Amino acid sequence: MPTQTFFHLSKEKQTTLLKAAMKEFTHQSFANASINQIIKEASIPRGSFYMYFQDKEDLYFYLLEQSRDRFQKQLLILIEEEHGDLFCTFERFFESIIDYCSKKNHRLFFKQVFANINSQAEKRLFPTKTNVFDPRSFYKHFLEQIDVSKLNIQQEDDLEEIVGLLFGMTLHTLILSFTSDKKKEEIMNSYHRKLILLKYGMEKYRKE
Amino acid sequence: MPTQTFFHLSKEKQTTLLKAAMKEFTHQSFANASINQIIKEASIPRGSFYMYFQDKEDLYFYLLEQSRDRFQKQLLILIEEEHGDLFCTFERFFESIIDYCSKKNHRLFFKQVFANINSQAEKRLFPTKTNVFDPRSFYKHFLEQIDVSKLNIQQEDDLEEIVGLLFGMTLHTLILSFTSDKKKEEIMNSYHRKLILLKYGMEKYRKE
DNA sequence: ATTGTAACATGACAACTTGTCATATGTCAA
DNA sequence: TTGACATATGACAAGTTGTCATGTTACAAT
Repeated sequence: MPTQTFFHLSKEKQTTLLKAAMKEFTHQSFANASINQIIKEASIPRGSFYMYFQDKEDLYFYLLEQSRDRFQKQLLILIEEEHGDLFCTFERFFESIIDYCSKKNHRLFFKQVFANINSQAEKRLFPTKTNVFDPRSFYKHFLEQIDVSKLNIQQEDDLEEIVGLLFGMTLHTLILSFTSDKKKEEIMNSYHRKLILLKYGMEKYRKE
Repeated sequence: MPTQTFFHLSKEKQTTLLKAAMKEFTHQSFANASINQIIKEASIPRGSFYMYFQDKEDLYFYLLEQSRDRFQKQLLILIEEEHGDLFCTFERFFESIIDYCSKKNHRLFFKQVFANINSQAEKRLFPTKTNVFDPRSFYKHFLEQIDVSKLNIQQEDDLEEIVGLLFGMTLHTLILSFTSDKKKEEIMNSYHRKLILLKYGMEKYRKE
């Protein structure tokens, strides 16, 4: 997280820095991104940068967490609108992510993000059971909204396994989509089929 | 891939370098690992390193690909032994990965690998449809061994979706396991339950 | 108004990186 | 013996990062 000092800055200065960071992370992978470049673009001295952020990672994760907050809010809205139906919720959730990440000023940034995402960054972008970076305990709240009656739950924490699988599959599909420049239609179709497979099972047994 | 020059080296020199690399990648994340450290440990001059490998990534991926080859061979053996049963195959496959990666001289290395794996590294470790790094076309061969008759296949390439989901879920479980230091028993149990969910579906419908 | 204290700003600096390249040294065939 | 080629090597340029001593504010207390 940024320091208090960063938040004491004028909103203008804050966004200048964040925009410079976005620009760098859009054109370079996280590993290749350079703090030098960011501070040059934002016209702030080197020492100041380290007054605001611990390091490059701190800044990067802060950017990711802003998207995560958005995704979390969206997810809570959708699960309510769908009256707890997990699959409808995820189908709409996925589309809203695709739309958000495909916005003109976001697309290349997220392409970089997804191309290089690791399990650390994943936690900043998607909430999971073991996510310490979730102050408002979104995850717990989300679980409570799920209509469990329709789900194949046999053990205590099968619900968490189910949700974990859905998040994992969702992220994996996102990564594949953004690294291979497919059309939205094609991506949505692939996601839908995966959801069907998860919902009804991979073993042949019944028709939809 | 290493250059021809590397393979012209004596086996002894080769392993000295690879062992030094393993050591460094065991104690540092990929990002923090230093070529300086590796060449110092292996006692080779800086210029020589660049005769053998393009860069740090080239060396790292070469190490990963050696494990991938092992995993691929194992998978082909298992699918044959299980007569094409995808779920039994994956259950045994997962256990064999866990055992291999948990070996005394591997464990910390793989812990680093899984903690920092991204979609690029994933492709070097696990074969997928879009994997260019698979000379012997393992993937195609594997697909042919699968007993499709038991699977819930509705569309042309549902099989690839299924296999993709299984690989994705397997890797995700590995990452979680190795980053949280759980016991093998606990890990296997969690994997088993996920497999059941994938097999029979997440929606309530029938008993096992 | 003056002083003191804490917060913030700044750029020079040390201590690392990495990849290249000119030069040296092998090796083997003609 | 002479090329021609593959390989070895370490000095080097160009970059990176995080720190820190020294300024400069701002603002409360006397």
